[in-house]
Amino acid sequence: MLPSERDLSTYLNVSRDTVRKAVRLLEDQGIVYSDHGRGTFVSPSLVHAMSRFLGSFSLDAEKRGSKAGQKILLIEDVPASLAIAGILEIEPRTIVTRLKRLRSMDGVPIGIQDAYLALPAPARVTRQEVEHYGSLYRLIAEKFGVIPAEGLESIGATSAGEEDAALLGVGVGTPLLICERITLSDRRQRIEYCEMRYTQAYRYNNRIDRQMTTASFKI
Amino acid sequence: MLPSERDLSTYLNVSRDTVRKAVRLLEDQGIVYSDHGRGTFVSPSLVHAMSRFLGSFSLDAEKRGSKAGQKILLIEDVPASLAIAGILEIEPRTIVTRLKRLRSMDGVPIGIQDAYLALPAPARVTRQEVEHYGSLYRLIAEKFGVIPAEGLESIGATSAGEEDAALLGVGVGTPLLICERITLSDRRQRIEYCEMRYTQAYRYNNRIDRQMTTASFKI
DNA sequence: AAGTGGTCTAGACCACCTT
DNA sequence: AGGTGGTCTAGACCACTTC
Repeated sequence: MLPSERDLSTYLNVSRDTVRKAVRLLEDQGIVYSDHGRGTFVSPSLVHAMSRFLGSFSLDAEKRGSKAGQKILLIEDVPASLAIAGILEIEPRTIVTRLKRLRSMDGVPIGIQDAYLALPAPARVTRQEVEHYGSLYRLIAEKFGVIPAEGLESIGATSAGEEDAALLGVGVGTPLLICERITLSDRRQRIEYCEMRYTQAYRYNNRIDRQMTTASFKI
Repeated sequence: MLPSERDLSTYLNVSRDTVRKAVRLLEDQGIVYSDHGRGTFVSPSLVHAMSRFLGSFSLDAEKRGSKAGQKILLIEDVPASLAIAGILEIEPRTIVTRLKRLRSMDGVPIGIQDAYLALPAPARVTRQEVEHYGSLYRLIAEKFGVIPAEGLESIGATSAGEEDAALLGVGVGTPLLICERITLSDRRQRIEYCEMRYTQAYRYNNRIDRQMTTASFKI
């Protein structure tokens, strides 16, 4: 159990409300939880381990204790198709950057990421930059100040086509985890559409909470 | 754009801090977002639509505009195996309820849910109750006061075995989405382990945010 | 300069839990 | 009864954005 909010506020010479805000941040990350009338306690470690946030493949790998790798299969500026333009809410034929990568963990091929980037012109990423930064999100954050803020994902199962199978070293028709993601920047611009296909060796870990508002007290 | 926090606080005769807390609740649900110095705005509707919370299959179906169905394949009280006992953090051979269901949307078989329930003794659920309530979570909340609060999920791809294939009406070896979940109650007890396998017709929609603490300003 | 959200304060009272 | 978290207040100042 943590010291009470009143105690912490005394020790730290801040107001109780400030302590509460800090505790809420820890709670959001699954590090602690508070029980009305009882106190605030450290969460079971599994809860924090399962927390998932919008971050890079590399950061996720690090959290699992693995080393992330990437091989750029393709990087090119292309005019957006109708489908891509619709998803990214841009005019068709606007130039977008397509970045297709083979991702690995500890040297084992684990998935294919096929991304379409719609950065505010004239921002462009190059092969050298992507290779240098390792993380696409870190690159566009540091170079262009575009901060990925939210990801909208659709997750399901699919089967490996010929190209996927060859790249991932599995048989054609093997089950894959497919995740499509639209990434929003902190300015709520749609900056990326990414389609990812992972082998059965890869798992998404996810923590979901109950919706807390009274209006949604439906189960 | 919403009225400013100061305006709302005047109109509603509450303090600005109270308004802010309400806005944070809406923001958590992806209904609005706030930009420092600019204002608070209604989110793109896709953001709210992709919000995912711990809820029942039936509620999720409702959100998609579909009707959820269930067929109970098996319900029985069994002593927990070592594996199940380990996951649920109970003594091996403690009696748990196994509940295996075929779930459908709009009459189409969509997935198999295989759950192991460890409710505080002597709580037990029966076939009649599960059929009557439709939702397992609602049943245990209303009947026993056990509130599902958090779900820890591991999501990946797998292939259909013979039994799955027959129940779901797909071929053996067809890709399925597999989701394992440990459900924690509001008292942080592990109350359920559930393994779910869904056809390619089913997708998880998920919204993930960026981790906001300064310490994790890594991308 | 004016308006916005972000942070912080010092205090009050309520609701819940444990003893 | 006493301790805990949950909610609310009225005000202050800071940081950011737009005009």
